[in-house]
Amino acid sequence: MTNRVTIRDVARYADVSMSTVSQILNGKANRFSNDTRQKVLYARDALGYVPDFNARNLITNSVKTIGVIVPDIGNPFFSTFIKSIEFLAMEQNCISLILSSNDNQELERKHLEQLINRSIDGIIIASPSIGQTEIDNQLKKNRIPYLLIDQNPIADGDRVMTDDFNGAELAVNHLAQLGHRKIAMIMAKKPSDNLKRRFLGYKQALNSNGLEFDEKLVISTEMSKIGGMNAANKLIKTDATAVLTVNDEVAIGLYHGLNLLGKSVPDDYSVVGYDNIDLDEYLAPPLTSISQPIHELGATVFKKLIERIKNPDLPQTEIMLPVKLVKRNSTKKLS
Amino acid sequence: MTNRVTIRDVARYADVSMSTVSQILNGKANRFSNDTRQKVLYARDALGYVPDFNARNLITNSVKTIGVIVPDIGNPFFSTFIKSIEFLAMEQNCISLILSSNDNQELERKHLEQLINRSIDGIIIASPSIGQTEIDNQLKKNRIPYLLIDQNPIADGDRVMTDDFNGAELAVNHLAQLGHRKIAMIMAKKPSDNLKRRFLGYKQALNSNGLEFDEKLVISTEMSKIGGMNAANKLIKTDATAVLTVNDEVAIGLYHGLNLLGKSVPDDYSVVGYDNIDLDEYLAPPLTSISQPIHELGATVFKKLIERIKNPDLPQTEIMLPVKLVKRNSTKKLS
DNA sequence: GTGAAAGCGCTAACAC
DNA sequence: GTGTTAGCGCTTTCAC
Repeated sequence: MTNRVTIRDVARYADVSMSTVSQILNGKANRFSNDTRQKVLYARDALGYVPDFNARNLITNSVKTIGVIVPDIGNPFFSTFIKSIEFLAMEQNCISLILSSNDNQELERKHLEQLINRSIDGIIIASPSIGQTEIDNQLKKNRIPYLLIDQNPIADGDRVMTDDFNGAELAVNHLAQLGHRKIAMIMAKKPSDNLKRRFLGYKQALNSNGLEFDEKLVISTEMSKIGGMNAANKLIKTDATAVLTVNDEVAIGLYHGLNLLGKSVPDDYSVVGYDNIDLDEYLAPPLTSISQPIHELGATVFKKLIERIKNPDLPQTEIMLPVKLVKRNSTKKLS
Repeated sequence: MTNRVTIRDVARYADVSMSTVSQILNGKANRFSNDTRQKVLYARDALGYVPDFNARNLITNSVKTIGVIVPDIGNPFFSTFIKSIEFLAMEQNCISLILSSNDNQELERKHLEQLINRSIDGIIIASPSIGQTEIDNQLKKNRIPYLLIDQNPIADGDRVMTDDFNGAELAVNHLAQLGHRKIAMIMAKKPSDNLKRRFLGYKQALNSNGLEFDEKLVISTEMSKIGGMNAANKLIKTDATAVLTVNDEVAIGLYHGLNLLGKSVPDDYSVVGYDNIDLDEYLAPPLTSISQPIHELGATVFKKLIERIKNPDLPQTEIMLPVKLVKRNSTKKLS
């Protein structure tokens, strides 16, 4: 590493004091004579001076760093979420560190630790595998503000959620209106809190549509394309004619699995997904899905976290965002 | 913000000097008596002390920060790439700032600027829209090490690439072996350097297979699902029986477009994609594609950048990684 | 208008 | 074994 250009170099070059340089370069230029200003600016450019971030922030502590832990950056839902956060962070002159835990709890603990070592100012946890223990041991102990989405049923801390209960209801209502009476749900094997809410909504909607809940129509599987594919085998052994999947990724796997078994969507099975990812439109057939207000989610989460960082004593909040049904061609009237 | 616990607080609490605390907490604990060690550790825990990152790094400058600019974090190719980089960065005790430019040049310039303001130690540019001007004005001027992948034909700087030329050749050879003689290529409207190499490989392979290059079989479109969908309309107006798409995302759009037009893959058209993303296996039919060694790419890129940061005077390097064809069911013998 | 001096929180060299 | 001292590069009073 060649020795960096420091403010001292600029000062010497412009033949002024360090504090003059600092002030001119930090919005207090109007105090100075035009002449000095020119000299300093010129020196800065000639030397290619860039202030040292650590030194500056040590004093001002003006640039906040926030961490974002998601289960999988490869999931379109989360990559979109991250884009929102990143955009806002940039705007607010704030660094966002994105970490993808890949559903690896070990890695996640390490991530958390590293973030704390970097004295992070706040953290957004969108990953369900961080539990109360980690939060107590790592975050609360170090008094690091945090915010949960899609989380295990942890009571402490701010939360921003989308209305999973209603999402599932909307899906089931839609299928019931199409005449389906045997509606299956493909659930996650280890559901996080938000997924459990989807399940509850599913049950509730069956009930309100006068349909009976049938345990055999609930298929548990991994939250992945492979999981969805495997679920197809189980689905065809039931008398279901329609199915709600826990998310779109699982639906993609399910499509493939049904295909392999010679079954057709929507002729043999009506399918509703959850997340309304980009890709839905391009599937064959385009997938009907539940849409979460993902940009609004990002914006709300970010805003709330910043509030919490600024004022740690605020009362806890819990925000619920609405969802909606996006109809495409994966569902069909039962004939 | 409540006042932070500093090393001074810990020292006072443990009734030792600041430097004792610092040393014990920084791997030099064995110099000290067991007693002191205990006191310090206890004080740290009691007070919940976390060292200030800026202050520490101001001195040691041990934690490097690297930026990664990708065109679109939502593209599975890049999200996988990022996962590799992130993993390595974590291991090396290095912060990685991920930025997605969303093909927005304005945003990209802003990103670059912000990264420089944060005195980044090095930057990985995986986005083709950063041009020579930005590199000269922003990076070179500030002597920031950088590394290019998938880049415009910028001669300066280290580069790590995959063998795009050969990738396209493999695809065309495969199609030619299946008896296709009219092989189209769906190209990007504004191709970056790597995409141009794919195109060259396509032409070369046509030639070596004794096929004639036909301009009408080259369809330019946007690098997106929508772009692929639009390309379908143009494709059916040609006499092509097979097609190589510039990447998998475009292939996904093409599938959908052909579907809409009542055409079938592979019966009407054999399709080969490029990137071998996760999803390929789940498409109907599963997509044959060219696989880039993406984790190796990430690892090589990261390693090279670190080398460059440590030693700015190293000669420039250019590394080419091999690719391979992954056969699935989107191609078929021409009958 | 400008500069001197103090100090942000920490580490590292060197005493003792 | 432990503490003293001297900064890292910067900003910010406050005096002139």
